[in-house]
Amino acid sequence: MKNEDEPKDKRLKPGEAQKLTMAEVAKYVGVSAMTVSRAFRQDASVSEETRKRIMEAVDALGYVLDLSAGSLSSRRSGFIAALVPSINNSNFSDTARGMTDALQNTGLQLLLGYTDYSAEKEEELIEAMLRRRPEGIILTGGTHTARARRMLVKAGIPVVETWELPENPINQVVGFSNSEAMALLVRTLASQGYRKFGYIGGTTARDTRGSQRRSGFQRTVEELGLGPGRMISFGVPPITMEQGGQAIVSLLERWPDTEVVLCVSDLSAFGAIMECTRRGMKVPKDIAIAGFGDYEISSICHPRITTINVDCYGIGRQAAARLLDTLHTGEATGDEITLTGYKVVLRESTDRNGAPTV
Amino acid sequence: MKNEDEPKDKRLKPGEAQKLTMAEVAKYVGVSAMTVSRAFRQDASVSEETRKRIMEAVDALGYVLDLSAGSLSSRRSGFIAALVPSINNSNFSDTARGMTDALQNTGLQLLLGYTDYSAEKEEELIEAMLRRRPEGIILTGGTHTARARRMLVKAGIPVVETWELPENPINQVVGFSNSEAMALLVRTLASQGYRKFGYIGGTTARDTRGSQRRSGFQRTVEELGLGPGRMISFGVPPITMEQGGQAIVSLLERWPDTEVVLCVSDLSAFGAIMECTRRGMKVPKDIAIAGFGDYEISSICHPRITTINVDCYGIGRQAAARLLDTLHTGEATGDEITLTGYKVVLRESTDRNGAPTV
DNA sequence: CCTTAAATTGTTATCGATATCATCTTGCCG
DNA sequence: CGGCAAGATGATATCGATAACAATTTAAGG
Repeated sequence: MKNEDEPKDKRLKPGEAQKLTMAEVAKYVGVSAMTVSRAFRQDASVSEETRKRIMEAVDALGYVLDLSAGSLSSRRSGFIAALVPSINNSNFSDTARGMTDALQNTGLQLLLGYTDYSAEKEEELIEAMLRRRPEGIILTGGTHTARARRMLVKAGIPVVETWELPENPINQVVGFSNSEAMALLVRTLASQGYRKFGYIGGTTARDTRGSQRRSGFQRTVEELGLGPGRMISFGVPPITMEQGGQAIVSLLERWPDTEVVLCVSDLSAFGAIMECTRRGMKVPKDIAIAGFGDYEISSICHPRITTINVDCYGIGRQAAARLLDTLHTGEATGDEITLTGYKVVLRESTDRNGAPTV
Repeated sequence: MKNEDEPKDKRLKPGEAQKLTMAEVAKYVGVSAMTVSRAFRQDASVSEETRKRIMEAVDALGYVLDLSAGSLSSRRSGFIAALVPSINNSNFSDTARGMTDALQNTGLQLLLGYTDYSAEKEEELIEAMLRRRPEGIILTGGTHTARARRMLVKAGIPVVETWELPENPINQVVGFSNSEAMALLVRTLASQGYRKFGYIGGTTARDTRGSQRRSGFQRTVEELGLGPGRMISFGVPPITMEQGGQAIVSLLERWPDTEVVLCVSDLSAFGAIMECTRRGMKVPKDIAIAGFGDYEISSICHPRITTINVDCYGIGRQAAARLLDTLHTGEATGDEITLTGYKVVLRESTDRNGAPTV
């Protein structure tokens, strides 16, 4: 049945292809396995000629390095774990791109996980990641389960929290104050003459950045003496485009004289604008609407959406850079907070003097 | 400087925390390491009482299983690799969600990689993944570099190609014909009376699904005797919303009497519609526009966009399911093709009798 | 009470690469 | 021409878990 000449490996499962090891490549070339191992790394000292011969053999045999064996021995897994709330959100994908770029040519790979905005799922993912022994871990936000925190601290690897400024950071932080950013947007719009402010966000505190934006809104509206903001909570975060549309309908039913509505994200703002348009209301003439995050859609749609631009890419890039620093200096740098920028982007959706939209 | 009482491990890097191993947990409980290992797995036979004691110790000590050691020994890495073109595309994120769901409770994790629509990047990623010895791999599309194909075949693990029907499949396929789907859309719109068809897509064949859609369009327009389609290529795939807007401008400059424009994806269709709206053209009265993919935005925006709905989630779910089958049956099932569904979704953006849009 | 099967636990070798130290060449210089 | 440093390569132990098999305990049945 099977080729009887092959050396029989007792632990080989039936039907499984014979796996190639470094030792076999070494034998083929006529060197030791150690030399093959060295040839795979740039820095190690192997004569150029030997390296070439080894690489030719690797090619000819189709050998692929086995990192799981290597990382056990070297005690370096060669990857960084990063957890983001959602796979399908251009803000977070920009952050992920920043991380990937920063890890370029460091020999470290990025391993992404998606928490779906849930601290429990985050805990599970943290454990799953730690089981593979990452050399560092980047998290979104500062809210974690107690067990997750314990595991992170115990792991003894650098931890970077991003996108917020946690009160009680685990280690390093790269982010900005979501509540301050939202406050800035409120103040900017108030300075344009808007007085009756509404707010649309999700129903729970699951999305901590969303909660922070909401409290920044509420606080600032009151500080400006504009009374309590008109708040509508709709849907479990992350609130969808469709929910943005439903939310603005109930908001306007309840407070028909609202002048401007801020939304927890551009996506809900877009949904709100489309729903208004569909119902024959003009944005911004009848109602002004702003978002948060400066997603691509906001500069494309009609009317274009006023929003807060966040340095998503920079967050990722700097988070990874801080992590690398810590790894290189032997985590002597200690804890620090890196602030990233944000800015108000005024566009048509809140432009009081703008040409009336179609 | 260091605690001199600690047993000195010669291979421990300075400053690194003392790592906990299974053996230490075992000693703490008073059993062998093997028993601890068994306690971590559901099926293994350990008395309930011992398992409980072990798990308490694990909790107390804060031990986290080391999979990199385990997978070396068991020759099972415990993960499936999946490569998708883009991190930030709801079609692919739905597919990824389908995979994740299908892998629930199988003990297998999904490891995602992003190829950025590039076969070279795909090759790099395939190698990076194979170095960690995945138990299976799921790819998007059927176009790979020669070296990538060699590595995949040689790896001896199940391979599933998705989202297309490659002419020369490596192993298993879960997908649909992009050209047939686009052809269906053309025929549907032609049956509604549209005659002068335009098409907007990217400039290169990098996005193979895009190319297939384009050829399906071209072929069908000619089959229907509607002359050659009016094709505009704009931007490197994946074509953005903004490029969709730019593309429709040049298309209408060149062929002002075009009646309906099909776009390679909903995103470019959305950009095109917004640009038309901004220029004072009514969609669909002045020009009808359709997309592909049925993204969330298409059912929200105004006017809502006619499109092809693809079973993205099902592609992921079935791809993972096929992979699991193959793993369980010992890859005896061999190669097969699983077709997934798609359907035309007619909406306002091509509705000839619809109320004129605002 | 004895026998045998089932359940539980332990022992040892091993997965495949790499750290570490030893060995062997070269080449250079006085 | 000897001595020594730098460069290249090899031998061996090891990373931390698990497979395979051995040993032990418990349960069941007559």
